Formats: sequence, structure tokens, C-alpha cells
Amino acid sequence: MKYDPSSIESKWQERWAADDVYRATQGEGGDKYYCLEMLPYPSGKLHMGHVRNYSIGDVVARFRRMRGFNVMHPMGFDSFGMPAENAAIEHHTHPAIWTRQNIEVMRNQLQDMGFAYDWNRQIASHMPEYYRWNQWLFLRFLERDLAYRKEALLNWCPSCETVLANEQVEEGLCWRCGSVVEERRMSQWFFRITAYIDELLDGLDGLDGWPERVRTMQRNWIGRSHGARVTFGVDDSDEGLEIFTTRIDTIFGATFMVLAPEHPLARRWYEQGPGADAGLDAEEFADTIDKLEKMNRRQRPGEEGEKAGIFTGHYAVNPFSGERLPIWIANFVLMDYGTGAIMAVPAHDERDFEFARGCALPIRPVIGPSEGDAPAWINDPGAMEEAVPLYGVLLPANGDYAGMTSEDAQQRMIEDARAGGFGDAAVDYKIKDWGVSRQRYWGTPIPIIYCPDCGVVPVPDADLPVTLPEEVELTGEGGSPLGHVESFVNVDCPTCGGAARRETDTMDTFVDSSWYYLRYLSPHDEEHPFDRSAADYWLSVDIYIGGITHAVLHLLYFRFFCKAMADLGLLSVREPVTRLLTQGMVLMGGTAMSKSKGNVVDPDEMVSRYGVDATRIFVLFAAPPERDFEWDEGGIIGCRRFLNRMFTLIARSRAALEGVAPSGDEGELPEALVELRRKAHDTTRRVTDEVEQRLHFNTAVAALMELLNECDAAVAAVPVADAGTSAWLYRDVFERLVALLSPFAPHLAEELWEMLGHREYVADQLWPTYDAGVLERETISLAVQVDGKVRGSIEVSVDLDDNDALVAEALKEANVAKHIDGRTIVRTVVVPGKIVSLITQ
RNA sequence: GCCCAAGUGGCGGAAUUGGCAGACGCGCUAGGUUCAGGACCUAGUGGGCUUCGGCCCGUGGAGGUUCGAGUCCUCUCUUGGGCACCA
Repeated sequence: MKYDPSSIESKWQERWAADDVYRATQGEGGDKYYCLEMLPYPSGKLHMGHVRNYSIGDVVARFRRMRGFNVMHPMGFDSFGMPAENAAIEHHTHPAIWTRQNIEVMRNQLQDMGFAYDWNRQIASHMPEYYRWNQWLFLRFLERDLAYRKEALLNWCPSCETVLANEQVEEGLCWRCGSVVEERRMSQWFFRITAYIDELLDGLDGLDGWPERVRTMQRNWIGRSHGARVTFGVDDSDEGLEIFTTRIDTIFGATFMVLAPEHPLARRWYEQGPGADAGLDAEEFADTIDKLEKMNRRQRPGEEGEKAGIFTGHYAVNPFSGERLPIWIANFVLMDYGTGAIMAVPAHDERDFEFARGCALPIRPVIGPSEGDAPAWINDPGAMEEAVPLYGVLLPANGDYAGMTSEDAQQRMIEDARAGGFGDAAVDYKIKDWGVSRQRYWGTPIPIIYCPDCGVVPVPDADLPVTLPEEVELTGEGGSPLGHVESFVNVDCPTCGGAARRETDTMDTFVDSSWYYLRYLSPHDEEHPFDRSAADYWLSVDIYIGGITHAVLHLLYFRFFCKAMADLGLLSVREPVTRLLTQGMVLMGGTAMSKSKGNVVDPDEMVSRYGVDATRIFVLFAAPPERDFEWDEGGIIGCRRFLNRMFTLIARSRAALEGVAPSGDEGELPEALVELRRKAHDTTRRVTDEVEQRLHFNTAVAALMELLNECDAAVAAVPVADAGTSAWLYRDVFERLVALLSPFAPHLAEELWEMLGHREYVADQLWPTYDAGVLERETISLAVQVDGKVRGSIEVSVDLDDNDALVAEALKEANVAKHIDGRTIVRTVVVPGKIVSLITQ
């Protein structure tokens, strides 16, 4: 009899499906456990990354089931998005057809992998039953002022013909197609993620089940800095010039001011011409500002833009010192951070220093080190080769603040600015509100109507969903495709009944994935986005498994939605996920597999060659889950061998074990079987800990392999048929082994479980437990060191913890004695259970 | 430039609290078996030396702490990742 994966796999998949084994029912059984994996985009076929992601999730889900938890383990499809639309343009099909076909293929593949999903809960975000709730949530956000419309400079991808969120621009390039992103001024819808920004940031500290790496990336992305806003006077204007700084303590060192080219004051002078001191005519001046504005934009990867600027001929007045400072316009100041204007302190800021050097502007140090000798640059700024951005003590040039530490000065200056009415403490963030409008077809229509009389009118809840029209021409050009569908655009105003027009943009698909884990809980609910009692029962998600690529995009939106929905009274939790596992990539030739590189391994091919179980085991065994690993076909062969040997072991023993109970007299076991018993219990302990606590599936599989090796060795020493009254131990060990194997290789485990004479599913069995008593030994092997080097080992009773006795025992060891010979022991270190260390001389 | 990971045999990796480095798997070597199927079994497999008892070296590199360091500390190199005119 031979292990034949394909027949075993289809046999058990059919039975599981027929008996609906993996259905999740609220309130049933033990404590709930929500195991969630990032849902796939239906791009065509599963790739190895999916197989790895979902194999990890499946082990966790199956393990928890056997531990007695009531497990929620759903799957769905993130089925709105640009690839469907691009494919439609290319192949002249409809995105809906392309998407439906892909979902069917991928769902079959997922089922063929034997993943224990409750398929009754499947969702697909392109279905109106799903996306109507995106629209419903949009309207709730609108009511709470969490959704709003504004004109803004936006990231525009010329190739995708759509706006991108800041999170979707990587080094100035479109995250999806790699085109250089341009800027456009457009009216767009935004979600006010900044309303939750402090909670999103501070909440990271409490997320100890999340990788530090992800938390750091989110912190960086949010980019909170504490500082102050200070208003400088402008000498020929009543209005002030407000700047943001994190270093108000260096304000006496400001030697000039810089505006972003888009700054309102810069715009005004652009129109009116420069001040007299600029030494330029109006045309020259305006031309230069135009150039600066173009240069200002995002640089190519790695390029550090050359700093350039122009003097406006206008001056600002430092409210602390009364000093007059020239105002410049330069390309290195960004309009969308702070106030779009800075005070430049070249002595203590790298960027200001570089600019000051280039334009021959003065450099004035105002902070010195708090300890040690005064550096030469304090009195000779001309000799500075770089800015010194230190925190220290304020030098004499700082008026009343001289002698204070930077920290004290910051506090005092903020107080004084507040008192003087020209400034206050301020916090600024790198993150901006989330722009959600997309000029594409294949997404959720934004439920808004523009009425010439009533203005912006939300679509009433009763009219939801606003469905995507099927008849549409997709050319990839000319803006929102919905704009050309007259039957869609023309609508009666819900308020006045007059002729009005629908919003033609669709929502960013990250909206879909921001709350999908809730829809799984009641996917067929027609009254609500999800059932509140189900949410209260199942949340939070106990483990969420997916790629690190979503560390700032999806995972930040996901957290934002949770908090916003909690405040809408929809949820009782404020953080969606307790534990996050970010799995690494499957590489080939050192890079991610991709169709364009032609280095793709097709999971189907691996499955047909080695079987589902071997494929699953390999992706788990190759490396710990967080780490990337290199695909190696040799590795999967090894896993197939392991399963072959499992099969052979049980197939050969089953006849001899028929009718044998899994328990019996422990006193009569031969030594080889006592060892095997200990190994089986120890393996139970290890696998449990690896899967439950450490999430290291590679070492769990290794432990199972070790146990199999020991089984083979034991059977060679004491054949099962000859074991007599000890045969029960074999049954106990084999059943343990099969049960422990089942989350990793569920099909083979079911088959072996059946071969051992069982009728029920091994998937429904309780996870084996271990007996700490069985793990105990009578004797233990201790290493003996002489002068720090291991010279032998001794076998002693576990109870022996007497120093002198252990040393005496160590000295009996021939090789130890040889190394001690002729020397004097000056010290002994004995750690019972660990080591005996002897030090001579 | 700043911040964070990681670096262990020919390869993937293990070592959970500072206590016998290299578990487990691949590959390789020898033998067996079957005989041409990427099959199976047994033994071996970090490097060097060996009188076959052992000995020396060894976790990117250099120092240090310790009876004892892959593990802790300092410096440094390399790779990967994140951030990068964020005032």
C-alpha cells in the first residue's frame, strides 16, 4: 500500500464539505477565536505567497479548534480594483466577468488546498450586497464630519489616470505601476483620519501583539512632532508670517525666513512683484518662482534635490529680538507641512545651513554644548563645515534666555510667545487626511449627488446601493468612466427633485478592506453592515496574518475605521486586532516571484507533483513565518518523504494495533518504549508551545519529524506485532503523532486516523496533552568543564544537587581526571541540571 | 544621512533563562536493495590534526564582561527593510 496524496486529499475534502465541518456558529462550544488572513485580490491564480499566508492561518485555526475554541476562520475576495479594469481594457471583456472567473478559479484552488474555511461566509467586495455598506459607512462618516470634500493638490498617476493617496506614492512613483506621479489641483473626497491621529499613534504602545517593525513604520508614517508656532511680523504688511518650528530655542539664531513657492504670501508677491532690495524686475522674479515651484516636487529615487531660492526683497521681524530678517522663497520648503514657511537657523539646521552657504547668508550659532570645552565655531561661524543640530545651553546672544538649557528655553519661550500673543505650542503631523476619490470605474460609487440648487446632497439610505452601471466604455482615458454614462450621471435631486448629477468618482479600494472582517460575521444581513451581537461576540480578531507590505496602508486605515465605527456606536472595540503576524515573502533567485521576471512557481504544479499536504508542510517548514525564504524544490521532496514515512509507519502497524486500547500498564514497558513515550509527550509539549505561543511552525514540523524518527527506531527495536502487553503504547504514540500532524497535513492525518480504526474526524479531536510526570527522568547527563572547556559528561541522578558529590562524580570521569592531573582546583561552579565547571590554578 | 532587523556547515535553518553549537530537512559520500522512476533502507557528513584515547580551531570582524558567550557590552563590516528636504 502506497501513499497516494491526490486520492486521499479529494476524499477528505469531499467529506469535510458534505459534513460542513468548518462552519462557525456564534456562541457554540468554548471561547471564541477569530483567525483572520488578509483576503486576496482575485488576480487570476493563487501564488506561493498566498499558499504560505493561508497555510499559516490554517494551522492556527485547526490548532485552536482542537484546543476547544469556537473558531471563526473566513475567507473572501478583495475584488474591486484597477487590475480588473486594466484587464478589461486590454482584452475587451467586462471587469465583472474577469473578476467572477478569477474568483471561481481561486476559490477552487483554496478549496483544493484543504483550508478549513467556513465558505458560507465568503464575501466579495465588488458585489452590491457588500459595497452598499461602504456607501452606508461613507454617509455615516459624512454626518460626523469624518468625510469631507476639498480642493487639494493631489498625487496624480498619469498611467492609471487616477489620484493616489499619499500612502500609495513610493519615492515619487505610483505604488502599482511605477509611473512618475504628478501633481494636480482637484476637488476630492477625504476621510478625516487626522481626527484620530493621536489615538492611532499612542495606541501603538499598547499593541504588544504586533511586530515592533510595523509599529515603528506606523509611527514614522504618522510623524508627530511637538514644537511651536510663532508669528513673525512682515515689515510692509499688517498680516504676520506664521511658522512652525520644533526648535524655538534657536530662534535668536534665525538669520532669514523661507516660504514655499505656493505660500499665500509668495503668491501675493508673485502677483505684485518683489520688494526694492531684491534687485530684480517683476518678470524675472515671477519666472524664478515658477521654476522653484516645479523643482519643489517630489524627487526621483535617491536624488537629493539641489536647493535653490530667491530673495523677495521683503523682510520679517523676529518677535523675540526685533531683528529684521530677509524673506526668501525656496524649493526645499513644503507647503503641505507646518505652515509652509520656516525660520532658517543655519547654524543648527542642516538644510538651512546648506541653503545659507549656497546663497551667502549669515550663520549665527546660538546654542553651545552643555559640557566640555567650547568648540571653535561658537566664535567663528565662518569656520563651520556643517550645521550642529545639538540640544545644549543658550549662548550669550540669546537675550534674557542666555544660559538656559534648550529644554528650559523652549518652555519659557512658548510661554512668552503665548503671553505676547505671537505664538504657542503646536503639534504637527506628517500624515494627511486620506483622499478616497478615484477616477476609475471598478470601485464603489461615492453616494453623493450634486444639485445646482441644493449643492452637495447625500444619497438617502433608502436609495442604497448606488450600483455600478454595467454598460460602460472603458478606454483608460478621459477621466472617470462613470462620467460618460448618462443614465448613471443624470439623476433627480433627492431634496428638491430637480435635475442633478451624480458624483462619478469611486472609492479607493482600501475602503473595502478597512472593515471586511466585520462583514464575515453576518455576511447575509440585509439590514445592517454587520450584526452587532456577532461583533460583540467575535471581536477582537485574535490573530491577523498577512504581508508586511500593508504595514502602513491597509493596517492604518483598518485601525482608523475601527475607532471611527466605535464612535459611531457600531462597535465596542477600538483596536481591531490583538495579534499581528506578518509573514515573509517566497523568493526565487533572491527576489520576489513575479510574472514579469518569469520566476514563478505554480502551486498547482507542486500540488500535482507532491500533494497538498507536502506543499503546505514545506512552506511552513522552510523558515520561521516572518522571514523571507528562497524556494527550493529539494525541500518539498524532503517533506513528501516525511509524509511517505508517516504513511508507511501506520500502514505497517495498523493490523497489529487493531483492538488495542491507547492505555495500559506503564510499569512493564521496555526501556526503548519508555524513551519513546517520553519523546511523544515532549513532542506534544513542544508542538503546542510552538504553535500557540511562538508561532514558529518550522520547529513544530521538525519536532514531528524527530518523533517519527524515534518511532521508526523503536519499531526496529521492538516490532509492534511483538510488543505484547506494551502494544498500547504504540497506539498512544501513533495517535498523538497523527493528531499533532493534523493541522499541518490535515488530509493525510484524517486518512491515518481512519486507518487506526477511528470513525470521527481527527479535526474534531481534542488536541493531545502531555503529562509532566512522563517527561521526568531518573538520571541526567551533565557536562563537565575544566578551565572553561568541556572535557566530558557524567550521568547522575536528577536529585543529586550536592556540590561536593557532583564534583566528586565529575572527577571520576577519565578525561576530566586527565585534565585535572597535576593541577589544583581553585574553584568549582556547579549549576544542578546544567553543568559542573572546575577551575584550576 | 537617520532608525530598525539580520549575519551560524555546501544550502534552508535549530539552539525558548548566559550552560555540551549545528536539532530537523536538503545536498553530498559509502554500502545495501530494487533496478533505471526525482524510489527505499543503513551508516557517515563544520574545518584541521590524531598514537583513534582524544586535541586544536569554529556562529561576519576586533575587543571586553564571565568559571562559561551564537546569546550580554563597546567598536566595526556586510546585507535587507523603513524613513528621508517633515522645519
